[in-house]
Amino acid sequence: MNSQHFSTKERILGAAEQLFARLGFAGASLRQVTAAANVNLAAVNYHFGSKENLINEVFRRRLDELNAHRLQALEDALKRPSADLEDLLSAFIHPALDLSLDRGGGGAFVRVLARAYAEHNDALRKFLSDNYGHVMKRFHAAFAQRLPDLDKEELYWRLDIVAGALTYAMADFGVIKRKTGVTEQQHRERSAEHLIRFAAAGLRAP
Amino acid sequence: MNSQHFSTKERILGAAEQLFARLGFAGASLRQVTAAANVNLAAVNYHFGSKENLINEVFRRRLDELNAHRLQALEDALKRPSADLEDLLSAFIHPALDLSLDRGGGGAFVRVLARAYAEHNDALRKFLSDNYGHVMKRFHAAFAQRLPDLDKEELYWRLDIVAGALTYAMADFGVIKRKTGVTEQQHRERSAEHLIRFAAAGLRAP
DNA sequence: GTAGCATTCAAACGCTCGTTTTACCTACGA
DNA sequence: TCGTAGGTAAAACGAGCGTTTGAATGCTAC
Repeated sequence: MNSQHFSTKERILGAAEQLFARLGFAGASLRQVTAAANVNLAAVNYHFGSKENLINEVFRRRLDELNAHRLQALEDALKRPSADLEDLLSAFIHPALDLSLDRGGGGAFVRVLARAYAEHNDALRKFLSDNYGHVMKRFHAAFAQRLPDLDKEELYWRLDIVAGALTYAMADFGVIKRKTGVTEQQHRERSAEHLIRFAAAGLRAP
Repeated sequence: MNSQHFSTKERILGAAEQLFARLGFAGASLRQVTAAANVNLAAVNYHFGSKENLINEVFRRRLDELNAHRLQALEDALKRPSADLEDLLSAFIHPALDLSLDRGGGGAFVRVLARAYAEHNDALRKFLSDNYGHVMKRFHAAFAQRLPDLDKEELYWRLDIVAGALTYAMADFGVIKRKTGVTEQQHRERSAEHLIRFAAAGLRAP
């Protein structure tokens, strides 16, 4: 028996996340999803109404958690008066890192998220903006305070670059392969360290 | 009549590029492609054999040109003994920028390329690696010479981050919207300038 | 025990998919 | 002028798609 102790809805969400990451939203069929989840084909439309809505629910489940973790990490960082750029970047990056290492498919979700960016779908963008917008604003304010010489627009550009590099790195788009003897976790942590160092220097650029 | 002065093959490639960018490889059907190209449905299988091979040809057409331009720009930069990090980054980034501004659909291609990364498809990756590998090696060597204190692996990580940020920026994934009164070309040029400044500082990070 | 509800199930709906087939057109060399 | 090869055309192929249906099942409250 395969994960029979999870509810039908949860098993569908998990299987959908895996298959959307691997095959894309259009490429993964509901028959594949329901077979992987070990549920009946009709269960998707019964519980979620449509494939389109299933996609939204796959996002909601993870983004709510990611947003909360990022805001909490930012708050924790800001409590310490010594908090520097690297600490802020860490608050932004490490929750995504943790998610990508999460048992139960978070690793697939970061790839789904990268696909969502690639989709360029307006409805999906609005959904992401609604869920992410206020978080980005909070981070922007914190960065702005620590980079007083940077004008507002310049900072927007640079944070956008950071978000791009992070998306790319977390989704494992890059060419760098994990070496044998290095665990997935170690590989991603190193990736995060490099990213933080690089991004901090980039943000401080004259 | 719609672009009837181009050959059937060229019209198919152009229409496929646009639709793959907008809808993805799985999401765009051959019926949509052939309708947009104003050719018969069977023409794709006649001229390209299969949808899979059509996808490869869409890449080949642009990548051959992009690779040549990047190598030429690198060679030009290396001729000048004063060439610095920014010049190397420019040699890497500006050919992609030019492509994205190319009349006749290059702007769609950079989004197709970003989708290819998101696809995580092994066959496609090998295809891209075969076509890109030697170019990346040349750039790596040039960067290594100008960053003698950086060890080889560290440089790989950082160039991977640059490639990610570039892919993300060129495909217009970001949240920054073009302002009214700023042309598409100006917007992308600014994007490239910010990217170069950011990346140069990131590469020089201690 | 049984009524009532939520869930699961097999089957089918109409539709679109990539691909193939077969006939037709058109130009050019013999 | 005819034969032939390269290209285009409409139509059909079987398979798979998202979704819907209606019956069968399990569970809870009376």
